[in-house]
Amino acid sequence: MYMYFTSENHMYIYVDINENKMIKLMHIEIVGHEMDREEYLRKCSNMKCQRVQVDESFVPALQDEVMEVEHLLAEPRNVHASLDGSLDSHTTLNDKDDLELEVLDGLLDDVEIDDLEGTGGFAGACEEYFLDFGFADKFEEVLGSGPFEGSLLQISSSESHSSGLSGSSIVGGVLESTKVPIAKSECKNDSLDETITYEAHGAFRNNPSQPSKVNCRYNISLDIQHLQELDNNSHLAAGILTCKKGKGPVEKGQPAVLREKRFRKPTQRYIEEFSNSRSKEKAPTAVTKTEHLSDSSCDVLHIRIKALKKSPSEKSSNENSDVMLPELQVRKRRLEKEKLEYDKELFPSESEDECSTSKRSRRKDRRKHQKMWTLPEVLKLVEGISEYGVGRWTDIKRFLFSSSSYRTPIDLRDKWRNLLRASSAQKTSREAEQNDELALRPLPFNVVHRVRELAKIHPYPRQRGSKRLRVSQAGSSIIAKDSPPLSLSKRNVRRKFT
DNA sequence: TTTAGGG
DNA sequence: CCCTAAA
Repeated sequence: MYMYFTSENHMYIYVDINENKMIKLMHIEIVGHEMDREEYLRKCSNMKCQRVQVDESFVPALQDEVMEVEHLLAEPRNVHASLDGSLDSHTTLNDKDDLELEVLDGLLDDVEIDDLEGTGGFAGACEEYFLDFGFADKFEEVLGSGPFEGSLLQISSSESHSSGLSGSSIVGGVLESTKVPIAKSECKNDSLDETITYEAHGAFRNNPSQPSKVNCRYNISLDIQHLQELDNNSHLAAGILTCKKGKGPVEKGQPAVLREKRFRKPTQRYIEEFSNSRSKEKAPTAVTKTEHLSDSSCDVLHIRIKALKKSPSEKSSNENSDVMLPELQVRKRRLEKEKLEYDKELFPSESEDECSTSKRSRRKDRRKHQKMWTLPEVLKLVEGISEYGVGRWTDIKRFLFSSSSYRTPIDLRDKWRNLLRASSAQKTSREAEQNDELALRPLPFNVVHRVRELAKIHPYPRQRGSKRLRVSQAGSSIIAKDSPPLSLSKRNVRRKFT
């Protein structure tokens, strides 16, 4: 069961492990979208504390903002770390989670927030509210280290009590908790007797006296990346929380360990796949999540909270939602688009002249599962090539495939490339294989023939350079249907002839 | 921004 | 189909 909590600029997501313990999953401070503050507060007023079922959709205070976060929290077990340093010892990271973590990384990677100016007002309330839950005592120590310049990350920290730092002690100062080793695991179900060590690096500045700026947007970005990058980035204020699975308690931070695994940014493809799968299957049930929570096998988990300053000059007027998590927004749109295209594909009409999808939309929402080329499409492509020539992919796309939202010019080119290969392959092996090929993929011979001819007229760029001479000398006489030299040349070219 | 090339 | 370098 999860708890969604928000107040003013802060949004907290907690999960309660048992009756009297809660773990903070995430804390997001929303600073200054340029929404009218009154309105914003009013919106939040009703959302003081909400308890939601896991398998239910969160009820966000601000739809634009929180809804986006919901996606990230669809698998909250990945993010058992709160930005203010509270730790979750029940982190579970199996392989799948690991991947998802990467995705999360990608999703959050660019969520950069501007100045982190404190609205310390909530901090007190937060402490007061959650003090009894006992998650704070997970911190055994909070050590300070060199301050990060420009770090304005404000943490409303409830852990300060356990760490011996009173809330007031960090007010107006800079608090860096560099290492927070935690050797104990509260997971009762941990049959593996593994100990989880947490490590938190971070620089916090708590300055409630400063008024929050309206130009700022969000104070938090999660970034799961290499620890070392943290050092290289001077202007990021970061809290790094590392959860490592190990045999024994680790007394203090081991940088080497942190480098064991590097969370690279997920590829675009993976993001899309992730989003797709997410859309298909809704959030797991509460039971599932609980199980995961109780499982404490966790890999290396880096959560870096970086706060990057942005120039307030950026217009954020009416794009509050877009600001929040751009990737998610994009993903939303993409999903919608894909759905449309999906419907479209149910009717394999090659003359898909329908809604002239806007160019901007068609670009991003490419389908991960490749859409098979239909014969008419191939014909159209061949037609276009014969018309505009090889290489004018955009033109072909514009004039012949304008209605196909998929099929980017690159796709056309790729298809042509494949056609060339196919045609040459068919030609070399002749009839015998041709039949087989026909069985495999019905590429009529006449099409092959056309491709072949086109290949002669409009040679593929690569080929002309190296092998053209060869072709001309050998096959110049015959430009008829069978021109092995041509195909040979092509294939040679494709063989990376250098 | 588009294309070529490689994966 | 994806990604990237080069134009």
